[in-house]
Amino acid sequence: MSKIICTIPHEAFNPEVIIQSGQVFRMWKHKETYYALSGDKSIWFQKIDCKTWEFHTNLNDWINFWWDYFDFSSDYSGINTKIMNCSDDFLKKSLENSQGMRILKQDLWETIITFIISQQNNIPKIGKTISILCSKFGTKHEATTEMIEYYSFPTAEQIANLRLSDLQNGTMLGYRAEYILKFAQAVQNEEINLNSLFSLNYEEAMRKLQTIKGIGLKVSNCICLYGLHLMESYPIDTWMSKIISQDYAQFTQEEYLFYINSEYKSYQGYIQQLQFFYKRNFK
DNA sequence: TCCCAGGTATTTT
DNA sequence: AAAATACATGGG
Repeated sequence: MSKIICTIPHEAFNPEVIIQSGQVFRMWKHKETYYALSGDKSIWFQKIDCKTWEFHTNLNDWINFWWDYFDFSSDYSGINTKIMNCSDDFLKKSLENSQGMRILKQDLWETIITFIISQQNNIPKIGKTISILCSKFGTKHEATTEMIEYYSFPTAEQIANLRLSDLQNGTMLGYRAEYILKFAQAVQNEEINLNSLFSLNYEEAMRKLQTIKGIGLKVSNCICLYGLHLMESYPIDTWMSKIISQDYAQFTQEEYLFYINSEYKSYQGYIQQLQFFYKRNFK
């Protein structure tokens, strides 16, 4: 366990916004402390003053995982300036209300399972379902003086060796249990190599992910964005559809996508996150 | 009781 | 090829 002190401009990192943005389901705030879990890793952190944060985690994990998880190598100020100077009022308002948004790079396996669960589901129930999965099938990490008790996300092996009924009963997974079991078995049998996905570009990754049963256009976009950090992903769910029809009524969906893809090339995923957060929390 | 949810697979036109 | 429908489950 190490304490890592970081200087971060207040407008560049706001975990409360990130937590409420629908991209992550294992980050939360309790009193003045934030916690995040991803795969089998854990971290807690606090804001010390307006630009100072203290992160508490294993130093090796910090260097090899959490730094990228928080996308701290990226500077969002350039794209933010572009948005503030654009003539798209909905997008500007989105940014004004989501200062400190970042696109996380989460554990890939966990991201895939998480967004298979997300289909035809609501956000509170997605979080509950994941929490149940972790406590039923994950590995328990006892509380220490430095970290609270937590459960790791169940590995592919931990899920692949379950009966379908065990995975379905009392988990709220519903019909998605079958997708998850099949996928876990494919990973365990090495029919699918998750690490190989990191070498693919957006189109290749989308194609590959959609060969998995239970993963279609929207879920594969979420996996590309939150697990592979392919920022040109632009997941369109019910909320984003609402935005396009209500707040960009002058465009057809095709025209709208052309506008986003040309004007905000390689930042589409970030744009989507700002819009999604604003629509869900303010409008 | 019916309706919906960060959709997808399958069946039917 | 496009359009309807089934799918589990809990919450409003």
